[in-house]
Amino acid sequence: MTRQRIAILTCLTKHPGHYTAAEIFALAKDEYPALSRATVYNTLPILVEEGKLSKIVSDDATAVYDTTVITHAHAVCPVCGKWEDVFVPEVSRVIGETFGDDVPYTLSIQRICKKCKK
Amino acid sequence: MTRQRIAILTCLTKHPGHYTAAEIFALAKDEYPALSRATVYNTLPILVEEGKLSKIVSDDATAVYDTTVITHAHAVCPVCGKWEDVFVPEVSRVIGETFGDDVPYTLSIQRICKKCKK
DNA sequence: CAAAGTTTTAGAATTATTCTAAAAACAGAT
DNA sequence: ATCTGTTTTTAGAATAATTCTAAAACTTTG
Repeated sequence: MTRQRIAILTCLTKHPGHYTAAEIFALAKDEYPALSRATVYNTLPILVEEGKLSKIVSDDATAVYDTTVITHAHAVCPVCGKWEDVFVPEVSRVIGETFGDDVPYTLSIQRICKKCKK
Repeated sequence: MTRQRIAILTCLTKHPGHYTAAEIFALAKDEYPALSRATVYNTLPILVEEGKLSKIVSDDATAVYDTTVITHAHAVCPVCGKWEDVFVPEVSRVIGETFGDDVPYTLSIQRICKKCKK
């Protein structure tokens, strides 16, 4: 465990949510200003491997990291791009029954968020 | 309708499947050798808009175009990256009931393909 | 605290995609 | 078929996200 990795984990614990690598770099720099971009890119896949983050990919093909690691679905706003976690046991159940339990899947629905609806 | 667009559509009709922009460029060049890369990148979103292709995004964040346009799920092989179409009415039904009919969604499961299983 | 291994770093390199502005092709009216 | 205005294509430059590189800085172990 290095200072850099601790900085990345700390800032994500402080601000749970959905972030691109660039956003995590910006957040973590507040914790550890000398941090290099390459370290963020090196570290993120390691944290995913360790089960401390999950990686999701948006419809416009940018990678986003999610501090919620248990399997769940997402609602993505087609207007502002905001991600929201969505938990629908019924969907998990059907996917489990159809493909086998513990088969990893990603599900995202497109839904305009509250803010953009106004 | 230009010769270039016809070339792109023709090669995709001849070889239905799942392709990156680079792969479509290579295929379409056989139909129309003077084709430019930029034309492929211009044309693909238009074909998606027209409902002639659908766009999906892999877990490693590369865009892939699918000649099957009706809403369906995908099985992606984590070993070789191959895409397969998967139709599971039960899943569509639950998603429809939960989020409303006609809400667009993308669902992909990770499953090792037949070839890689051996 | 010294050796061995791992991680970090800045910057260069790579890759996929978008942008640019000029040339070519197209469609509709003559 | 020809003119005219609009759309599309093109090559190459520009951009953005990510990966690579090899040296320096850490960590860990003995």
